[in-house]
Order: sequence, then structure tokens, then C-alpha cells
Amino acid sequence: MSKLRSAPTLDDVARQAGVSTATVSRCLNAPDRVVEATRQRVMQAVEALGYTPNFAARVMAAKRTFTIGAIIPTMENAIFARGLQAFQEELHKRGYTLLVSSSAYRPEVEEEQIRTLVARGADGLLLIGHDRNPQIHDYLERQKVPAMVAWSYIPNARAPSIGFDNRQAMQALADRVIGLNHTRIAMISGVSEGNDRARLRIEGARDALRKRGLNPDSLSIIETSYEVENGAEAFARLISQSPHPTAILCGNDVLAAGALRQAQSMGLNVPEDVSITGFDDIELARIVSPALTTVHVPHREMGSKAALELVEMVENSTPGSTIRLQTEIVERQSLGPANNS
Amino acid sequence: MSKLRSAPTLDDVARQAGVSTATVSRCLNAPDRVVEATRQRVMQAVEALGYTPNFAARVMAAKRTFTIGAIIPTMENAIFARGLQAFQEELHKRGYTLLVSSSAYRPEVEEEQIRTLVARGADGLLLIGHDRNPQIHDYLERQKVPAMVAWSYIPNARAPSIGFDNRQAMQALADRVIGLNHTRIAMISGVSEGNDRARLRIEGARDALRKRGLNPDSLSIIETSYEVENGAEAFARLISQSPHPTAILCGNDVLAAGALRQAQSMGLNVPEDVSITGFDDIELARIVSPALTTVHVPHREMGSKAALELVEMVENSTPGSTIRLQTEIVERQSLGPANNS
DNA sequence: ATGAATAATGCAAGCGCTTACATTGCTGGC
DNA sequence: GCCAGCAATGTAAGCGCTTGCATTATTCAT
Repeated sequence: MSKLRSAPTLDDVARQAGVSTATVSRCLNAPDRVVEATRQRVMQAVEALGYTPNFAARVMAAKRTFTIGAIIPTMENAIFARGLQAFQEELHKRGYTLLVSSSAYRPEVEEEQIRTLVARGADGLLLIGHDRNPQIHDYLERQKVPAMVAWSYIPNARAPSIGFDNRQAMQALADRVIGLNHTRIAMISGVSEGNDRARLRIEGARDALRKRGLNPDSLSIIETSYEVENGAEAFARLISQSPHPTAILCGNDVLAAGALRQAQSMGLNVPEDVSITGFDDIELARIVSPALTTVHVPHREMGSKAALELVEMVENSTPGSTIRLQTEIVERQSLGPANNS
Repeated sequence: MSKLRSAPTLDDVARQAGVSTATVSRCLNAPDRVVEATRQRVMQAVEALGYTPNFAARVMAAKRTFTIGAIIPTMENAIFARGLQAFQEELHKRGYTLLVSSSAYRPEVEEEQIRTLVARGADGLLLIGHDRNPQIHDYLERQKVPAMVAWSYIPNARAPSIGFDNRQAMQALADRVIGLNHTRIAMISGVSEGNDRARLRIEGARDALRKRGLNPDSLSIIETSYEVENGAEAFARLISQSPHPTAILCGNDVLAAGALRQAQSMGLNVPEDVSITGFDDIELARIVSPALTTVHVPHREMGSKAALELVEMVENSTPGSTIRLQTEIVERQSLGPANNS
């Protein structure tokens, strides 16, 4: 309460500098529309008073926030960190501020966060993946807040997206695995419901089996949430099958790290006894040993291009274009030829 | 522009429901001050129009945002993730929204973010560590925005803090190391300038040497930023000394993971040839092998208590108290007895 | 039934800023 | 020296919401 009584306002600055509030406002937002001498006087007053413009007031008057919101499924691991970092750097260059929140992979939380961000006046939104209640896009449209989807490339989806073809990427990896004579293959996937990336990666793996003449239904899949513990546990379950799989495809590097740890604690050698692959190529993939063979995703490129595209959508009311990025398989040590004994 | 023309306002809802804007406002903010029948009518109108309150307007009128800001040094690794998660969960329970931004360990960026968050009306701020330009606290005081420091416990500092005694914690760990007959000890620290945690951990290590009758200056220290690569590189440099250190204390688990990787790639066995310790006990510590002996920090507890404390400060204008949390050493496999050959 | 007390609702004044439009002050061509 | 024309500045109307106070409806003891 006394908070606002004490913080100096535009009015205070104007009075102190002996000009009108309009002039002060212009000094701050369009310095060239004000003559040098005046500006100096104003700036002095600003300094002297330690004035900081009130954001809410500015937003109300100008109807622009120069804020972009992003809602990511999790901050607990590094999956989205690097891309988001690039996203925010690019945004910053363009004069925008990024607000991030995480939904913990819960659709209803995501929805709430979207509404919160919109109510806060986000000029645009970055969302991860396409799976969500279509009503949300109606809402966004009504509110005229453009949204861009990242980490998933799906042409002609409801929202423009930038990402890679999850299905094709996993297919390529699985194909490589099969090429090493693996036939008993299993998969530890993220929860596919509400997660198009997870679902498409599963499909990709099946595609590869099919293409190579194996039965796609022979792929045993455990779906679990993306945590190291869960990867470990799933691994233990899969490996107890007999005959056990010789290769385990993991939905991401975190799950793979868990699987790897479990393998080691069970005294299994990777890749001699069992191969394990990851996905994403986050730092973790190079930290564990053996280092993970995984799919490299161009996180930074995705982040910065998403920013460019989204700013474009915001500033020129364009519909936004859908961009496909390439992934590539990074061979390290966790994948080897099958030991079909 | 048309954005606001199209989005329904309180006025629209009021008209549609045949009541005044005040009533609508009350329905939303103090439902019990309005009679059931009216509220239903209003809520129907809200639904029908798909009304979302305008945050900026609300803030202007109410002078409260129910928003807390947090500025952390980095989102690129998991150091702050778990604590922040708990912080935000607790905040959410109390009806607050968390805004997070990262300063990339750069003081000037942190300062800018603080101003941004304050301008956006954050009711309170969570900051990491005590090292910063004291002017910032003057500013915060003038703006009447309470701030709480986490990850560092320093009584009688400018701001109340919740954390652990970094110095004592590292001292205890180093003491344990020395107890295993290590005498040639080195340290890979984070950059200590502007980072009280890093500095105090170094001091703690020296304390331990001193206490055990070793020369604290014999501790060779490499300061580097908290990235895996840097840990690896620093390790390589330290180990090339002759005689090389038998134990390397790392400023955090990330550096330790890098050191470990480097050791392995140089064909050294940990802990037989060289011991490595971490700090923080993030998930990574259990993923690498050998798993890291490290200092466990009660991240979640720190986060949720910080939230409680900060909300208290915001709502009752209390000065906030400084809280000390305990850490404990987690023994895993990366630390062993010295091989003083 | 009746009036006092109380609950429900309405009225209207801002919150701090931007910006369209109005006003004032200068410039220079004649 | 005068005035058209433009640059610099000022005036004031909102932006959408909350809330203190005023007004009206309801309740209940008598």
C-alpha cells in the first residue's frame, strides 16, 4: 500500500524536471521526439528519483508487454534447458522478455499456465508439442495471442511448429540398431498420452521393425515418466524377460541414463550384454559411461529460430510457418552389435 | 490493438449479467460477499463470454500481483531445479505465481532481471547467494519489495537467508577426505568472485587442512565456471602435477562429473588412483559411475521453507528470519583411502 | 406490521501510463 | 518583419479493474 505511495511515478519525474508527463514518457520510449536539453533534464530527474516505470500501467496504456511466455513440461532435467536458453537470448536481442513456467507434464496445469500467461499479457506463447485440448487454440485465437509449437514438427497442425520429425528420427536410430543384428528389441518410452513426441518415437521404432521385416508388435514397450529412477526400474523389468532383449531404445537420455545405471548395478556390460540408446543428446549423454549413442537434436537452433518466428508472428500478425530441423544419430559407446547367443 | 477490442472486459460481463462491474469483481475475488443467485448469473456470463480478467488492470487497481520472482544463476543444470520446484509448489498452494529468470552467473544481468521483476510488480523476490552490489538492496528497500536469499546461510547479512553453511559443509567433507590419509588435495571450484557459496566452500576446505595440521596454502585450486567440460579440463591440469593430488574436491557435482569423465578417459581409476568428491547431491551424482561421494543439500526443504518465509514477509511486512539447514555427507564410491605411493 | 440492523449491490474515483490531438515556439523564405 | 509550416511540448482521455462509501434490499426482534 505505502509501496506505491513511496515509489516515484511519471508525475513525480515530470514535476521534478518541470515538464509534462507526456514529455517524460517520450523521453523514455521515443527519445528522438524530444529535444536534447529537455531529455537531459528529464533523465536527471529519473536518476535522482530512482524512477522505474510501472509495468502494469504501461501495459494498460500501450497494450503491448514485449513479453513472450513459454511453458515447458519440466525444468527438472536439461532436456529443454539449452533450447530455451537460445530462445531467450534471441528474444532478448529483439527486446522481449521471456516468462517461463513448467507444467510437470500435466495437461491441466499447462492449460492453467497458458491462461495465466495470457492474462499477464504475453504477446506470444511457446508451447511444447502438439497434443493438447483443441479448445486451448480456440481460446488463444480469440485472445489473439499467437502461439508456436516447438520440439515437434507436424505440418498442417493447428499451430505452426518448429522441430524435427520424431518418428523419422527414432526410425533411423532403430534401423541402425537392427542393422547391428538386434532382433529382440525393447523400448522404454515416456508416457505417450498427451505427448506426441513420445508417441511418434514409438511409432518410429515400429516403422523400423516393419521395414526390416520384423514384427512391430514384438517391440515390448514400457511407458513411464521421464525420470532416472523410472528408467532404471523399467530396465530391470525388461531385462528379466527371457530371452531378454539385446537392445533397449529409450525415449530420452534421462531414461537411458537410468537404464544404464541399472544395467551396471546388475553387473551387465553395456554394450556387450545389452545395448542402450538415448534420445536428445543432452550433456548427460556424454557424462555417463559408456557414453550414450543417441539422437542429436539441434536444441539451440530450434530455440533461436522459434524466437525469430514467434516475434515475426507477434509483430506482423503473420500466421507463422512450420519449420523442419534435422536430427542426426551420434554414435558413442552404448550401442554395439547384438550378442545373439 | 483489436486484441483488446475483442477480448471481453468486466464491463461486458456486467452488462450481460445485468449487474454492476463491482458485483462481477466481487464474484471473482470474494464470492461470499455476493448472493448465490447473482453469482450464478455472473458466472454464466463469464462462461458465455469466455472472460479472462486482465492482469495488468487488476494489478493497477489492487496493487498486488500475487507474483513472486526468482532469479537463479542458471537453468542449464539441475542444481537449482529441485529446490525451485518445491519453492513454486509451496507458492502455488498459497495462491502465488512464480516467475523465474536466469542470470547466467552474471551480476549485471541479475541486476537487470531484478529491476524487470520489480517493475512487473513482483510482490517478493528470491535471490541466490549474498554477493551482490549493495545498492540493489537499497533499491529493493525503496521499492518495498522484500527479498529472501537462498542457498547460503549468513546471519546478519543484508537480507534474510535460508540455506546451509557452505563453509562448514565443505570443511566437514574435506575433513573426511583427510581422514582417509589424503594429504595432496586439490580443488576445482566455481568462480568465487561474486559467488559466496564458491568462496565459502574454498574457505571450508582450507579450514579442514588447517585443523588437521596441513598447510592450507598447499591446496591447489582451479576456479572455473560450472560446466562439465570445465571440470574435465581442470582435472586434466591438476592431475598433470607431480606428484599429483590423490583427492580432488569439486565445487559441485557438475564439475565432479566432468572430472570423473576425464579421469576415465585418461585411464585412471576412481577412487583407487584418485578420489573425487562433489557437492549438492543432484541426481547426476548417482548417475555417474562410480557414484559421487558428495554433500547432500536439502533442496526441497530449502525451497518450500523459502516460500513460506517469503510469503510471510510479503503479507505481514515482517523482516524475515534467517534459517539454517543441515547438510550431510553422502558416501558413495568416488572417495576412497589415499594411495600415497 | 415496523424500524433497526445487516447484507447485497451500485457508484465512481482512481491506479500510472501512453498517445491523439491541441497548443506553443521556432525556423526561414519572402 | 511576417507568417506558413514544422518541431517540441502540453492536455487530457482513456486502458480494465478494485474498493471505499452510498444506496437499496432483506431480515428479525418487537
